[in-house]
Amino acid sequence: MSATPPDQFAARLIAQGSRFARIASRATGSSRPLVAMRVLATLQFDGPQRIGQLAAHERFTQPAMTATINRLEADGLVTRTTDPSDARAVVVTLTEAGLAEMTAFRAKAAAHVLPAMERLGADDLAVLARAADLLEKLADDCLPASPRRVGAAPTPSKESDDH
Amino acid sequence: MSATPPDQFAARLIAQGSRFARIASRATGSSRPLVAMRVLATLQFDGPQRIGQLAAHERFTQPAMTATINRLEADGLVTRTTDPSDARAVVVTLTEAGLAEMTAFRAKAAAHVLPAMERLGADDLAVLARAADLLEKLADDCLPASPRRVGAAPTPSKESDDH
DNA sequence: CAATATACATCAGACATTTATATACCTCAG
DNA sequence: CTGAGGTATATAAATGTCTGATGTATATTG
Repeated sequence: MSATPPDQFAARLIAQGSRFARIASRATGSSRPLVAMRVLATLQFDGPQRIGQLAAHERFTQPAMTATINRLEADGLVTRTTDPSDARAVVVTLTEAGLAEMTAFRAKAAAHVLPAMERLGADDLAVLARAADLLEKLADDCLPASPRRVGAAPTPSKESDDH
Repeated sequence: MSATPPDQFAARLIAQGSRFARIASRATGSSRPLVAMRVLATLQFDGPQRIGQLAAHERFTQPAMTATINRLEADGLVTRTTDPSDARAVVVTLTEAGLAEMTAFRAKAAAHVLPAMERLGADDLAVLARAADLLEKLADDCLPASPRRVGAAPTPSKESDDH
C-alpha cells in the first residue's frame, strides 16, 4: 500500500502538505501569510487566546506572534485586551471583521479547490477529511512538551529553527 | 462523515497542511526554507528541471526561484548547466551532496514524526499515505494552466499573491 | 533580417522572522 | 511587606526571502 518507504513517509507528507497549502492559498489571492489565517481560525474555534499560547500553537517565536497580532489588529481583525487575571498577559479576540475575513478566505479557497475535489470519489474525500484531523493531531504531538506537567525531559537544548 | 461543512473543508486542509508542515519541518532543525527541500525532492524524483519549470511547479515567481537555486548551488546541492537545446534556459541538477541533504532531512523528519505516527492504526497510516498523493494531485490541479497547449482562457488578470 | 516572445539574471523595496534585550507584572521566601 | 526571581509581552537590530520591474541573451516568426 505504500509506494514510499517509511523513512520517506514523513518528509513526503511535509512536502505535499506545504506545497498544497501554498498553491491553494495563493489561488485565493490572499495577501496575508498563512499563519495569519491559522491564527484567525484558532481564535474562532478555540476562543480568545494569549499571545504566548498562539505562538506555541504555531511554533512561532513570541516576537513573531506579537508582530502577526499587530498586523491583524491594525487591520481590525482582532482586538487586544489585558487579561484581567494577569496584567502582564494580552488576550487576543476575533472581531466581526476578522470572522468575515475568515469566511471570505474559506469561500475563495473552496471556490478554487472544490472543483478539483469534485473529480475525486467519496472515499478520497473521506480520506482528505480524516487526514486534516490526523495532521492536526500529528502536529500537536510534534510540539515540544505543551501538555501540562508531563514531567518529561525539559529539553534543555536550544533547538535551532527554520524558514 | 464530515465534521466540517464543505465550505470549510478546503480552508481546513490548507490550515492543517501548512501547520503540520511547519511544525514537523522545524522539528527537524532544518534551517532551509521548505521550498528548498521540495525543489530537491522534485529534482530527485522527476530529474533535472529548468528554473521556470520549478518556479511554476511551486507557484513561485521566477526571480524567487532563481534566488532559491542560487542558494542551493552555493551550498553545492545542485548544479546549473545550460540547456543544449536552448541556450537561454538553465537546467538544474541534483548533486550527490544534494541527495545526501535530502536523505538527512528525511531521516530527521521521520525521527520526529514517526513516533507520533506509531500511535496511529494501520488504517490511519494508509489514510495519510493516500492523502499525500491526493494533496499532490489537488495542488497540480490548482496550478494555472500548466498542461501544454490547453487553449483555455489565458487568465489575463493580474492575480495578486501572498506570503 | 527585423520584430516579437521567451528564459533567466539583477536590482530595489517591502515584509516577515529570529535572537537579544527591555519592561511590567506576578509569586513567594523570608 | 519587601526584594529576588520568574513570566508575559514589547521593542530593537540583523538576516533572509519574496515580489515587481527591468535588463540581456537567445529563439521564433513573418
